[in-house]
Amino acid sequence: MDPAPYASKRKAKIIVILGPTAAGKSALALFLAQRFDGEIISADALQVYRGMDIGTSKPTQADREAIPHHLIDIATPDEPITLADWQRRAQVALTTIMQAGKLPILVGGTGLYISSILENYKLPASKPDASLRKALERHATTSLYGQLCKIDPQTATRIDEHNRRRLVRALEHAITTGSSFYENQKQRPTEFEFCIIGCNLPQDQLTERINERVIAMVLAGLEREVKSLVRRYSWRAHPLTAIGYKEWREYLMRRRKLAEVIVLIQRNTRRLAKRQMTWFKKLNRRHDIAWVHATADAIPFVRGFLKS
RNA sequence: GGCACGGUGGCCAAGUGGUAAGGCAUGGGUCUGCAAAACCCUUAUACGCGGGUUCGAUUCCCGCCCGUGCCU
Repeated sequence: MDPAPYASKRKAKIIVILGPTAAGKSALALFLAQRFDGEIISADALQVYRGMDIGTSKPTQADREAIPHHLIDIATPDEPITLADWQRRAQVALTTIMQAGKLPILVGGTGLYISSILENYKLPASKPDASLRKALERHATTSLYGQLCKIDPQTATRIDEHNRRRLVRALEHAITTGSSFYENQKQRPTEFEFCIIGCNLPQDQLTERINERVIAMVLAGLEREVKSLVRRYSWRAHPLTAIGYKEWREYLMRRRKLAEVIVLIQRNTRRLAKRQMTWFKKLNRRHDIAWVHATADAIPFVRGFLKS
């Protein structure tokens, strides 16, 4: 077999670009892809959905024609993509790209998704069970926690006991498999070598970019996009709870003004950026992340990584 | 100019004669099949200024300044 240039000898090499929203990840990825003959995999929980373009700052058609982008537009908003789906497809995309002799560049702001590749999560075997979840969700939070203490005490000691969603998932696993949820969370040694680039800006600059970007989205027709998604899928479609979408709900019922929508999206986006950074800081405790402000700063890291 | 109401931490806003709730914003954190989701924790030389009454005033009284509304 003819080894692809980046897949030869040792572990296969992957570039990872992470960072808060609006910091400039996509542009950096595009630049590096062009420079180092790469292809891009989007690690973004919402860019996977068709029709959610403006609100997710999806790469433009032109960019996508210039450089192949994977895991964008792979589903409609009424067929949710889960972590497991995404991880599976990302792994396929990675090998496809490497077999083509290209450099995979994983880019995104969804920390969980990135971690699932970086740390090679082996997800617990239990699949989501809609009817079980529905039944569990009828219980009070304390009761859910009580149940978990009984059937899976090990997980109960570590879980956030107020977080119903996590409680339901843990119970779902314990009930359907009879084994401990926590015990089934596995990380395996990864078969890849990563060059992790953190893309961020000083906080005041990031805030400014977020604010500007939200206004640009509105000018680009975000309201129209939201309306057409709602018409097609209704507000029940879970992806529409995303920032940039959910804020329009009250507006469309005439209970919120446009100016309020904008301020809300800006604020929620700011918070998102903070939470994203929390995740990345945690990741940074276990991995080296080269933090850069400017595109050019990333080049030496990548070059050194590819040579080593 | 007159009358009325108001001036409490970055913003909004309770409240009491014995130094002050809460919300928002901010900051930190959690996270293995909904993750742009769902959660947890959290800072603070805050009572417009000056005087008076009082053991003690943010709270009562007087004056001033500022804001808002109404009137002339």
